[in-house]
Amino acid sequence: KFTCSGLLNIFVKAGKNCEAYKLLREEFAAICQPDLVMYRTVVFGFCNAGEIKVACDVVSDMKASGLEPDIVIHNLIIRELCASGNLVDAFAYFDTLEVELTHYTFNPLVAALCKAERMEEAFGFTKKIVERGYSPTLVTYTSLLDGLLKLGRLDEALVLVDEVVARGFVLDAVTYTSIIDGLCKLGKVEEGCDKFHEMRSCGYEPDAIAYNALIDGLMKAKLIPQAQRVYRQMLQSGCVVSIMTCTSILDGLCKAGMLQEAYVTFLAMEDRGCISTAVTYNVLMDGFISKGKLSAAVELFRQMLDRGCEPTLVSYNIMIRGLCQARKLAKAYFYFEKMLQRRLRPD
RNA sequence: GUAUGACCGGCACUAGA
Repeated sequence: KFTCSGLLNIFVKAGKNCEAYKLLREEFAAICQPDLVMYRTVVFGFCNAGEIKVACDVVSDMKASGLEPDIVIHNLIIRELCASGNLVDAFAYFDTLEVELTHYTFNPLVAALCKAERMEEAFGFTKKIVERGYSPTLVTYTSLLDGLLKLGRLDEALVLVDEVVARGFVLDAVTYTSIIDGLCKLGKVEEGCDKFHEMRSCGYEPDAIAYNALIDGLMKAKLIPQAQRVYRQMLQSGCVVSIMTCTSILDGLCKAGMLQEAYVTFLAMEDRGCISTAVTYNVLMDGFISKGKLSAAVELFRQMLDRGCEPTLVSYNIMIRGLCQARKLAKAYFYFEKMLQRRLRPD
């Protein structure tokens, strides 16, 4: 059993889900009884690969062979249904469960409702969970809090934080980061900074995500020297500067009209081995286009393709807008067709 | 070994008004 599940693990970790599944069905059935651990491994693989349909097939398969999926397997399926935006199926699946739930069962559902901006349903569902005798966790509350903040419902968010604390929870680094990000995005960067300091005084060393949230906020508020100071702290603290941090900084520079600085920073960033994503290119292309430098944007678009970086829907939106504004309709139409060829749906 | 592990929440880009 240990050998078999270990082997499956290796296959799954290597991204060879189908091979793992085949092994489980065709070989292991004869050698050892396929057990929950083995099915869990395979379902985990398919879910992580976004192959929710296959994952569900595996679950039906194990049921057919007389093995009941356990709650971890249900949790994996629900998580993946939520992640793929399939809330209807996620709740339908949830409704079929007749076993004891864990917080991994309901938290992804709450989070998905919040992400879909369906806050009233998120609160309603949480209430139902409580009525069934389960207790929300800090994760549940952080999802709700984050949803409220992203909708600009700051007052309700602050009330919720008080409630959470009153219930005896100690805010953790993720909750703090959500609050910092929310405040910054609502234009309350000052208060975001305060929360950042509060977080530290509570003994949490900010991680890369917390730093990014604050730096992004400062850059959007065009508080560039402050952003630089925080960035230096980030480096000192040994955080890994991700492409997201770089992109936030580039975007801030572009939107502050500092195109030249942005481009120099971009080059320095690439020199350091930072790999640009489509968002990075989008930020620069939009910056150039907003300054009327269409040809530079076209050049960046080309460079993005050359580097094997797939343009996204936003990339095309940016280029099409730029070309239309420059009255280059034929070229705009050319990009539009390329976009369709990539099976991107115009929004 | 009423242990342990696996599954949950936070960060970057585009239009119009």
